[in-house]
This record gives sequence, structure tokens and C-alpha cells, in this order.
Amino acid sequence: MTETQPSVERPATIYDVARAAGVSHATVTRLLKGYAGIRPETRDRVTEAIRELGYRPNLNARSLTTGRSHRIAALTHEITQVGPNRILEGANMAARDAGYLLDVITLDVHDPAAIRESIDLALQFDLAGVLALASTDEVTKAVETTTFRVPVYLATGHDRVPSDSTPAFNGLFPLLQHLAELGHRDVVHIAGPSGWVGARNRAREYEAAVAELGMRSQGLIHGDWSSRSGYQAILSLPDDLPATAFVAANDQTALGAILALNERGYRVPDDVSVTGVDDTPEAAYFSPPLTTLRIDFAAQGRHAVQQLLALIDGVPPPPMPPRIPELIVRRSTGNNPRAVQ
Amino acid sequence: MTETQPSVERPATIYDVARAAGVSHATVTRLLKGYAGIRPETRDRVTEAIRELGYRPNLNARSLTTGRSHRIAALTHEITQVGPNRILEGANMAARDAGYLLDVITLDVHDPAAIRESIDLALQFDLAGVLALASTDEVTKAVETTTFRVPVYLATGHDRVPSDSTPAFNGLFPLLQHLAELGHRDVVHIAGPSGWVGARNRAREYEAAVAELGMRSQGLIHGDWSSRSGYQAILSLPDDLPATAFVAANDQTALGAILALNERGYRVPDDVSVTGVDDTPEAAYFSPPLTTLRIDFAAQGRHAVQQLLALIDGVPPPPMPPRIPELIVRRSTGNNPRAVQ
DNA sequence: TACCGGAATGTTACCGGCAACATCGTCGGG
DNA sequence: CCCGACGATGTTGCCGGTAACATTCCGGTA
Repeated sequence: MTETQPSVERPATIYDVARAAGVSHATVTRLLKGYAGIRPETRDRVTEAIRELGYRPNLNARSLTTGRSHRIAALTHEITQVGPNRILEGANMAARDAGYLLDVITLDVHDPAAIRESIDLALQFDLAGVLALASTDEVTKAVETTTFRVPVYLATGHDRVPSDSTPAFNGLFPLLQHLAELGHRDVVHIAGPSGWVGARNRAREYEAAVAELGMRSQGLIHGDWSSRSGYQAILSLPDDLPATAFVAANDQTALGAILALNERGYRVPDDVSVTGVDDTPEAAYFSPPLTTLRIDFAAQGRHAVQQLLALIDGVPPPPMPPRIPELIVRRSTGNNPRAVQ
Repeated sequence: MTETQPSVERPATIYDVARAAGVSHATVTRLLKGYAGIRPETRDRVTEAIRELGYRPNLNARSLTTGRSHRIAALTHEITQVGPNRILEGANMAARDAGYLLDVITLDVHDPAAIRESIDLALQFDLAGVLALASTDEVTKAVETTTFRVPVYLATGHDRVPSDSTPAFNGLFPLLQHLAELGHRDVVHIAGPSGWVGARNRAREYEAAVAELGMRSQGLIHGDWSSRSGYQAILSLPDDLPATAFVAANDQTALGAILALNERGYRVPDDVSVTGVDDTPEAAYFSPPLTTLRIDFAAQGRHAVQQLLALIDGVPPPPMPPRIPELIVRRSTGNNPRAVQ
């Protein structure tokens, strides 16, 4: 289970390589930086020495002199949740592809002091940039009141499309349209926590879609992205449910809602419909399988990194490709039994 | 959504601080390192200058001279899954508490070339140690064939207790004992992928417990930790189910199994029982809520970091505290309807 | 044959810390 | 009154790279 490599010898430096190849260290640097004007014979000797000694450049030293590091920090939270997680994964990939290493700083999004502390730790390492992925108001505030000497990119952490896009592609619309087509009129939104930028955006999208489709919102209950909060949201409703369809802020919340509805004697989807957002891998295996909106989190992560790198390099940021959330219809939604056909 | 801090000024160094305080840079270093023999007046001036300039030590430069860095890399995978995730979270905390920063290297556990590449990237930064958390055979092999110059700690990534511990605390035992008490005799294990050390351990624990309790194993199907694989495992079984209880390798797998059983007309728990492992936050909200084994992943992560730090500091590693997986009984398990009472 | 210029390579200083060693000043003892 | 010792602080060199500048070695030309 455990394994130690004693191997006390210090790693080889360019000086070691230079000595082994019988050249000066500058020649080694030149080779490493792809400088063309090196005699083939010399080049071979150096290359061989590098291989021989297993030389690996010390990136610390490098970034000390160049003044620019190749690492970026990502502030995130609760990596247990699927969304943030996937975003992180995408960001990680994109960063790696660009030759950067991503430091993940997990923070307690509700404790300003802890946020401060985490940011402070990160700032000690010289970073090329900072990616704020967890966008609660607390984090936003902490980021805004900190003086970073490096570019910072603040992502909302949840899907966000330009507000001028067509309704059909705007957030929750496809989901509500689907419900409307099934004859549902009265709907309740079990939202994310109000301190989250993404949750608020989603709630607004919900209101807009409901209005657009001529439906009636019978309530907006703030949860906390958890299954528990979905469960409790349903339990908090009066005996005679005010709606026939429930739009949860994410799949986990929907899971809890389904259980609560079952326990209160409602069958999903025969009596009521439930939808989620995210399309986590598990959503297809809920009982019943969940109708949801597929979000391409990895793309969001990649995009965030690209934006940040553009800031770092001082080039215009690449445009956000239009992300169209895809409606995934499964078995948690059905015709409204009370609908006048 | 975006925010840039132009702020081109380079960060303050000890030299800047020294100049501002009218002392030499060595005095600043001394203060920073907690050296006692500094005149109070001088100390105040320096402290003030540090505050004034917002000085933060450049850890790159520091580790360049001291030769020891304060960062460790964690090799992990699929951070989407709850277990590895929580482990990472615990590791992150422990590392931070010890003043280390944890670099998370996500790797494709099945592509040896990608594993190599990721490890190589990590090695360029000078690391104090490496934590291998994703323990597939491929990763294990890659780690073993790489020459790290730093300590490496290889964790199995899943619960593991000393083999000499009492059966009652050994892995899956409590779960199977619970099933036995409910009158179940024939049981099937939906395991994790065979390339995973943790999955194999768990499978062995299953076999041992079944034997110990006088039950009969009617099969061991390898899944891949996913809900899909749990679903398909059930579908692969003959029409007349060979068992009345199904022990899944994790909660996700159990979720898929429950759906498949439902679709095949079996009610859980009235007809058959299903159990998971992990106790993810969602498990309590499955329909029906899942009987499972609670694993303290965060503790595993913390422990792994502590082991690694002990290796780094050359001190004897702290003992593993006995981790007793806790049986969480919910509604996915019930009496065996076929049992002769 | 002396000279010029560019290609190939070497030398040097610096990045921001740390630590060994050097220096300065002051106080107490002989 | 001088000197030693010690406390407080300054100077220097080094860690492993990078880059500006310097030098060497050619061949080609006048």
C-alpha cells in the first residue's frame, strides 16, 4: 500500500547537463527553448546528456526569472456536486492542454474568513491567473475586495447565455415548453440558494419562460442544490398541491422531490411531473428516469480557462460558443391529468 | 461575468520592504522567520512596511533556495464520482492545514500514455511528494515504473482495513450480516471494475463475509461503478432471479440496479433487497432510500496526506485509526419473502 | 595576408528569497 | 580607559533558470 523512493540525489540541473555535454549552460537553455542555430553535433551531445541524466527543468526557477508562472488557481467549492465538478474537470483539461497546471482551491463558500484565507494561500504562489468558479455572493465579494496582481475570471458557475438570445435557447425555456405541451399550467420552481448567482439567473429564466408560455408560477422555493432540500420543499407545500409540475434547480433536488411526492401518495409521472437540470449520469437511472436539461459543464470549464488565458496573454477573449442546453425527455414527466384536453 | 485587474505593478519583495523600512533585506527575512533578536523599534518599522506594501513572500523563490517545496500532487481520476471526490476534499484540507498546497492531477486511468504524461507534467514542478489516490492497476504500474525523486504514497482509494481486524469491522461484513438477519441466503455482488484494487478488495470481503455467514453467493458481476452498469448487471440475470439480495459496489450502481429490478417487475424491498456502499448524500433520497455502508472518505484523504507528510519528513507514519464502516439501514432492504420463517 | 562579419558558443548578471559569515556598536570588567 | 563579548544588523553568495552581452572561430573578400 505504501512505497518510498529513497533516491536522495538531487535532480539534474542545466549545469549538470552542460558539464556532461561539455558545453556551457547557455547552450542547454538554447536547445530547450528551440533555438535553431546549434551545430547538429553539439545538439546531439546535449540531447544525449539530457536523456542520460533524466533532466527536467525546474519550473520554479524558470518562473522566478521569467516572472510568469504557468499555473492558475481555481476557486471552487463542494467538489462533491456534479456540476462544479465537471466544470473543474473541463478546466483542468484545458489548462493542461495549454501547458498550465490548475491549482484547485476548495473553499467554504459561506465563510468569508475562510475564503480570504484560501485566497491568501493561493496568492503566495505566483499565479498566472485566478479562476473563480464558485460564484456565491460571498465569493464574488471576496474576489472583488482582494487585490490580485493577476487576471481574474469570475464565472457564474452555472449555465448562462447572453440575455439577448432567443427564448428557445434561454435557460429553462425548453423544459417549461415541454411541460406546457403536456398540458401543465401550474408549476412550482424549487430553486437553488438565493446567494448563488447561477441560482438567481436560473430563477429569472424560469419566471421569464413561465410568462412567455402563459403558465402560472405557483411558487418559488429556495433549496440548496441538495436532495434533502428538494424533499423538504415538497413537504412544505399544502395538502392539496398547488401545481402539477415541479421544476427543480438540479437533478439532486429533483430526486428528493420525487421521493417526497411518492411518500405523499403522488405518482410520478401519472399524477405530477418533475424535472431536473444538469443531466447527471445518475439521472437516467432514477425511478422514474428523470426528464432534465443537459448542461455541458466541461465546455463551461474549458471556456472559463480560455477566457482567463486570453486575459493573461492580453489578447481578445474567444467568443462564447452558443451553448444550447439540450432537453432530455425521460419518464418523470407526463400529461397533466387535470388538464382540460 | 468577467473582471480584470490591470494593476501591472510587480509584487513587493523583501528588498522593497527593506528599503521602505530603512533596513537590510536580511532583517526582513529574520522577522519573517520569527527570529527573536530584533529591536522592537526596528521590528515595528519592518512590520509596518510589510503591511504597507502588501508584501507576500514568493514561495517559488523560497523553495528554490530551501530546496524543499510545499506542494504535493495528488493523482486522481474521474472527480465526478463521490468517493474519490470526498477523499480529495479531505486530502486538500489536511494538506492546507499542514501549509501545503495540493495539486490535483486528473488522469485517464485507462490510458497508460496519458498517465505518463500527467505524471511528467507534475514532476516538473518541484514537489515535496506525490499521492496516488486512483488505484487502478494501470496507475499502480505507472507509478511503480516512474522514478520519482520524492516520496510517493499509494492509496487504494477505497476503504481498506488491516486484514487481521475482526470480521465485524471488515468491509462488507455488516451489510451482509444485516441481509442474513433479514432471512436472505442467496446473494449477488455487483462489483466494481476488476482493474481497481479497491474493487477487488471489496469483492474479497464480500466472499469472506458470505462464507462466514453461511450464505450463498449466486454470482459476482463486474460493473464500472456506474448506474448504467448496475442496471445492466440486473438485466444480464436470468428470468428467474438467482438471488433475493443484491450487494452493489457503490450507491450509484445500486441506483441502476433498483431501476432495472423495478422494470423487471420486482418491487424493492418487498420482493428483493438492494444495498449500496458509500452513503452518498443522495442515497437517502433514492426511491426507496438506500440501505448502505457509510464510508468516511474525507478521513481517508486526510490519512493519506498524513502518511505522505510523514514520509516526506522522515518520521514514522501515524497509525491508521480503526475505521469502522457504519451500516445505514434504510428502506431498500427487507425480509426475504421466500425465507422459511 | 589582413580584415570583416556572422554563426556558434561562452560569460555575466539577475529573479527573490535564505543562510553563512562579517561588521558595527555598546556595555561591563579588568 | 581599553578591550572583549555579545546583541543587532549588514554583506555576500547561492539556488536553477533566462537573457543580454561578449567572445571565439570561421570563411570570404579586398
